[in-house]
Amino acid sequence: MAIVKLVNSVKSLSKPSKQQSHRSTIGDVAREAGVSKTTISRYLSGQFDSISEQTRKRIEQTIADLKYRPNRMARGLKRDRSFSIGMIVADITNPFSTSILRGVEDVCTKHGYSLMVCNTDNDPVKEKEYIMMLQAHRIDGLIINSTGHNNEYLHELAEEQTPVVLVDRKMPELGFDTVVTNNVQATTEAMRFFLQQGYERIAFFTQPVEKVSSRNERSNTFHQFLAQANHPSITDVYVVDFRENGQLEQKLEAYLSSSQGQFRLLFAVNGVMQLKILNVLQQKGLRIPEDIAVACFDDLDWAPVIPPGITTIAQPTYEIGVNAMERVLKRIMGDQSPAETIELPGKLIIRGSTPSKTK
Amino acid sequence: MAIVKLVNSVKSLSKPSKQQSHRSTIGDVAREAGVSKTTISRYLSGQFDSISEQTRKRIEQTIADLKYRPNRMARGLKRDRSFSIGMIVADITNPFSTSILRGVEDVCTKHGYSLMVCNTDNDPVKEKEYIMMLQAHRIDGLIINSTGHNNEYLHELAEEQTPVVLVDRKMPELGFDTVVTNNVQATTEAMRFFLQQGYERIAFFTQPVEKVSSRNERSNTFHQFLAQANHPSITDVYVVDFRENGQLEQKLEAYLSSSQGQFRLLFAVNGVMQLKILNVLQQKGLRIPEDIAVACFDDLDWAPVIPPGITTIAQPTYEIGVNAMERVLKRIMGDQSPAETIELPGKLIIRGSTPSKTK
DNA sequence: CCGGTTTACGGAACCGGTTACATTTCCTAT
DNA sequence: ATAGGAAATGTAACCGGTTCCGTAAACCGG
Repeated sequence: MAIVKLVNSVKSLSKPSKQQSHRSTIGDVAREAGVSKTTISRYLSGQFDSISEQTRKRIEQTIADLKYRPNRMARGLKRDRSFSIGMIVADITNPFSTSILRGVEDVCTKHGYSLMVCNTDNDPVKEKEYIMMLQAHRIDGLIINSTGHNNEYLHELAEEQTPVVLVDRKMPELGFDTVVTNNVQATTEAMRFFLQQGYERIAFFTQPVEKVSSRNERSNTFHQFLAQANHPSITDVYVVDFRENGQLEQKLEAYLSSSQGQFRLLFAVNGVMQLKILNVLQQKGLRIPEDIAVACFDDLDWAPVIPPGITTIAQPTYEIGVNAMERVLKRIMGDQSPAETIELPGKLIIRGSTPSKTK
Repeated sequence: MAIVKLVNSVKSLSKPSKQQSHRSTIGDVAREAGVSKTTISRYLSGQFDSISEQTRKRIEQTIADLKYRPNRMARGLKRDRSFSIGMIVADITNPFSTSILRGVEDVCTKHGYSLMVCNTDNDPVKEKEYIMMLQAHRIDGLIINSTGHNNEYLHELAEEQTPVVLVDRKMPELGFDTVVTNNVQATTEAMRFFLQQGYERIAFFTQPVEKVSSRNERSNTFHQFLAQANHPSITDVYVVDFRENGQLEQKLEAYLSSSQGQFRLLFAVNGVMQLKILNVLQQKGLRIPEDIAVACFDDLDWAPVIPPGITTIAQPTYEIGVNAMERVLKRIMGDQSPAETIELPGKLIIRGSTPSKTK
């Protein structure tokens, strides 16, 4: 294993001047209230039954007077818990991520935890650094949407009894709790609907699958479904890497020209893909749904607004966040039961972009 | 001042079982490497010039062997700095916020800081609690998109020498560094363009202004501009509170019916407003731009995709984030210069939704 | 009235780093 | 050979909480 050079990267080691305006400490409060630090500490952790009524009031008043705020670092150091949770997402600007984040955050707050958010841009190197940084902060739990390239470090965290919960992307080999959309169910439901509507040529557009289980499950189900359905059309799966310029245009063109005259539908693996596809279709002057139907995963705010309304599969993102954080809490509380994978159902939302053939 | 009851809210005070798998400490490393803690500490803070070559190598090896991760809480406690920054946003699911967040995050990471993210839903009570929580964590700086109702607590932070930087919303009375879009310039530029295109009746739709300076500046500029331009139309400003059901429909109807036959444009204060407006217009069967033109602040991913392409004002969100965080860093480094307000220009992006009359 | 229990609180060590202030080692010039 | 200074490293206190353990006082039933 490579030697990780562990030198603190805060550049400002020089001398950040913070002219101590003396923040009050537990000692100050104790002195002022005429009791010992122990008693204040007991008050702070809610052990009121061993504090007399009048002492309690005096402490309360003193704390208010001194504007005392207990130092979480000191507390955390002694208790070996930081009261904060780490969250690593692949792309913070993606509404999918933020909606999960919101779920996580709500549960965190309700239980007195803070949240450290890290954005990796799907870069395994950044991811590694973030994992190490969060480890250094002694986070009490980690929720991660992983690139899949840092199993070694995630494992290290787990060995230190820090609960790790995966969201959106499964990694069965690691044995972590996992919360995802039920991609098989959601894809199946959508496909059943599409066939029922009479589509003859359905194409699935996805980013490179890599280690992203959601993409994998969706395109696999798509494949299998069309095979099982004994569907006459080719089971078109197009993989588009946005880092390669013009790839989307090429692949779309390939599909469009080979499907001339058929009743066709473009199924996008997620909202990002859908928007890019719509952009190209528009440039080509193709009308939706007259010339081609579309549908995608992710029910984002623009879906009902883009005419004629885009059919989508709504993912239970907020609930994924809530569930993930609740798993973390259970683990923090000492639950040692075997890791579970929770699959929450996706919901098909039918709009004008996928009319039936008879219509 | 009310007595703030300061009792730790982490419910799990019971006994979270964390069977110490003995994470290694600086002491372990010191013993293993055959030197003192001091030397390790020096290594960790990059003071290599006072460590011999061979000792350094031995330390490096030992750290790798023991998978040692310095505890930031311990370090932070002694140094009275946490190496983390707090960020409070009004709505984390709004792409405007996440784009700023991304800018902040990039700068944080580059300088070895971690980021604690809090989402207030514009609720002053949640905001207050978050400020106190971040204070308890001894954040080294705060970036906030404030509701404007917790000046007392922000001030308290500032008194403790914790730098506070406002984004998006100005609050001049507080004397904090502030980074915003230049709303006057952006609005002026857009209005100039609209009038040039020949619009006869322009309406501005905004959420309640309250203490949100960006909304205030935009609607004020709108007002003044039409007055100065000696524009014949009424200077329509419609305030819509989404918490009141059906208000948007009513106000839109009022505008639409009173502007029949005029060459008209709907100008939305932000992307959220724009989407809701488009939704209603669509339900009414109004075509863009034939029946009505639209434009808005925020150049979100759907703007080029919604036909015929929505004209927008792109806000320099990422740059706001970067600038805000750089201000924080400067202050951390001891810069005591007077607070500045940085106004970054918005950029008008013209698309099909705002054609000229002659066309 | 007394032993035992409960209630209310305090002393001091400890968590894992940092740092002011030695101390030791080693080199160099005289 | 040695004083003197630089280079390399160590000692121990300290940061602000928590917690184990101890104790004084109040209470209580027999």
